[in-house]
Order: sequence, then structure tokens, then C-alpha cells
Amino acid sequence: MRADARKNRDHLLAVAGTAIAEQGVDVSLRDIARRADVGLATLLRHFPTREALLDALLRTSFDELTAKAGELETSSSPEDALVSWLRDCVGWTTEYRGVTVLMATAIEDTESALHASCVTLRAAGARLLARAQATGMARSDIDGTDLFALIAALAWLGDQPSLAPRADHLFDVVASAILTSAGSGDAQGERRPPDRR
Amino acid sequence: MRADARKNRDHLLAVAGTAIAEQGVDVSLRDIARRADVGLATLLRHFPTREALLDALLRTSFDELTAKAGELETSSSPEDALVSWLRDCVGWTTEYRGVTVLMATAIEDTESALHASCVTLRAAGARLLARAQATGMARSDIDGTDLFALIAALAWLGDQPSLAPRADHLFDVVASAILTSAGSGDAQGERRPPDRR
DNA sequence: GCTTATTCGGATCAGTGCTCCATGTAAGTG
DNA sequence: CACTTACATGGAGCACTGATCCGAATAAGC
Repeated sequence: MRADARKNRDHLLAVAGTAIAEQGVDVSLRDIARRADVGLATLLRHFPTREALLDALLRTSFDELTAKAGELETSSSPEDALVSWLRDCVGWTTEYRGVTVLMATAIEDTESALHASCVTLRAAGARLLARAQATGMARSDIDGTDLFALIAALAWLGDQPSLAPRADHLFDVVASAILTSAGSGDAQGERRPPDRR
Repeated sequence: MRADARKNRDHLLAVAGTAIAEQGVDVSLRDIARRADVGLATLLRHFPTREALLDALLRTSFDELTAKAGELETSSSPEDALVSWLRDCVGWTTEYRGVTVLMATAIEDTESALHASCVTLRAAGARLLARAQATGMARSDIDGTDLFALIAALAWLGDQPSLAPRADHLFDVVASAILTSAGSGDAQGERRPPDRR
């Protein structure tokens, strides 16, 4: 890759990151190009579609979440690991408003640039879930896809301005549904006598 | 209203209904106008925004769901009424792919044409929930807004092609989280819930 | 300094929701 | 019935979207 091309590419990624943080993943590609002092065509050659751009932007985050799952697998109890990882996943999406719809689309579209990352993420969650199920801490009638769907749904809640204030609370509700009663007293303050409404 | 205007309005509503059933609520307004053999401007005068069109189209469904809640309040046990109504709500949205985002937006936007319908729906759910909570059948740390959010999230799951196959199962998971474990035993004495208004 | 392969971005295209306004027409009056 | 008038109509146009083309600019290799 030519030096000027590489410079433009990096610059575009940086600008795209801030633009998406401000306006969500649906931000106009033209805006990103404008803010990067670059033609729209240049942006679109480096990243042929919006998904390709997001893939380049989010890949490191995905990898971090996957790695985190691996660490938790050995460092925490099964139920703590599962719930804590779920919280990380849902929390992470708040930085990228609107990303959930793209992820839900990408996980079944093998052509999507985000497909591989989503599948890996689902697999990491499935391992944590299986571990918790093996010790009887999580209900046995859900699988990795269910977990992925629940993460997506909770993340979507956080994306909706009108529902976001409840997102944290509803996370606890859903988490308590995943864990069996044997594991419902988890470490992250799940036991919550006072309601904070 | 002039006779020709009324005819066009009714025809537009019918065409919009089938178009939305086929392509979801994001269908192009130009398409609807074309299929109705009508100018785009005509569609937009009768229904100034997409939300106004959907409001006219969905209002009867909303009313039916609200009425259903009222019936269930007297015809079924608190927990059956709540769960059955939730199922109806989530199931209904499958006919209008994409409507959940609009509802989530509308419920806090008092200017939205759908606002009133959404608020009414939330209130109906809140009554069913309060009734179940009064008899100890539902966990006490959620309210009508939480319920609305959970309905929206489950409906959103059903909207995503990749996650829809799990939607029914995940409904059960979430429903079990709303109901207390006491839901298994019988209800016995029913304290009459605080009368509506 | 020259050649050549790459990169660039303005012009353009089809699509969107939406607005304006000249035309056509239904409804009410003589 | 004829006439007027208030209203409904829809094509043309606006600003915007993601995406494509292609002549011009430019960096890399010699």
C-alpha cells in the first residue's frame, strides 16, 4: 500500500471513530469523508461498505471481548464469569449506538465483513455458558445463540433513548433468568433489596 | 372531507397495510403511493409523516390489545393474564416488522402521532403487572416501563431474521424472570388490586 | 527526470422523505 | 343547469443518502 493511501486510511479510521461515537453507526459516510478532508470516493475505496468500515473499527474491541472471555474462564467462578462477561458485552455496545442491528444481521450473513467477528464472539459466550451449565449454575435450556440474542436485545434496549434508563435494571432481570436459583446470588450486586426507582 | 379525498384515504390505508406486511414499516412511501396509483404528495397530505400513517393503520390493533388487557384482568388469574397478554403483544408486532423502534421512539416523544397509543398500551400492561405483583406472582422490582421495554426487546428479537427462531423460547425465559417462583403454587386469596383510577 | 501504476475526488446516478404550486374537480349556490 | 369557489391532486423540485465512474494528480521505481 502506498504511503499516502495508508495515511488516508488511518486518518479516516480515526475520524470515523469519533463521528460514530457522536452520532451512532448510521452517521453519513459523506460526513465522515468531509470531516477527514477527503473525497467520499476515497472513503468508499478503502472501505467499500459501511460494514467494512465498522469491521476495521470494531475488530480490536471484538478481540478484546473474546480474550476477556478466555481469561474469565480460568479466573472466576462459572456464574461470575458468565454474568460479568455479559455485562462487558452489553456495556461495550453503548459506545457504538446502533451496532446491535448490524451484528444481528452480520451473524447470519456470511458475506458480511462483520460475520467472522460475531461468530467468534458467540462462540466465546457459548463456552462460558457451557461452563456455568456444567456446574448447574445456569439453566440448561439455552445455548450460545440464545445468549447472543439476549446480549443483542439488552444492547438494543440501551440504544433506545426512551428505554435506556431501564437497561441496567433489566440486565439484572435477564441475568437472573439465565442463572439458576443455585447461582442467583452472584458477585456483581445481583442481590438487590432496595429498588432504586 | 370531500368524497374523492375519503376514497383516496381509505385506498391508501389498504395499500399501505399490504405493503408494510410485505416489506416492513420502512417501506418507501413513494412505493405505497405508486401502488395506490396516487401521487406521493397526496399520500403525504393525508398522512404528513410515516408515523401518522402508521398511527392510522395500527390504532385499531392498539385498541384491541388494550381492550384485551381489560378483559384478562377479570377473566384469568393474575399470572396467566399477564403472560398471555405479553405473548399477544409480542406476537402482534410480528405482523409489522420494524414497528418496535418506532414505538420506543414514540413513547417519549409527545409530538409523535403514535405517542398516545403507546402510553395507553403501557398503562394497560402496568395494570396487569400490578395485579400480579399484588398477589405475589410477579417480582416487585419492575414497573410498567420495564414491562414495555421487555415487550419491545422481545419484539425486536422477532424482527431480526437471525434471532427470530429463538424469540419464542426467549419469551419463556424472560417471562419466567418476571414471574416469581411463587407462580408455581396456587394463588389463594386475591387481594383486590388497587382499582384502576 | 521520466514512466507507470496507484490514489484521488468531483461529477453523476438512483434512491429517500418532503414541499410548492399550477391544474383539475367536487360540492354548494343562483 | 351553469357558475363559482374551495379543496384535492400530482409532477417538478429540494436536500440528502450510499454508491460508481473516470479524468487528473501523484508517489514509487528506474
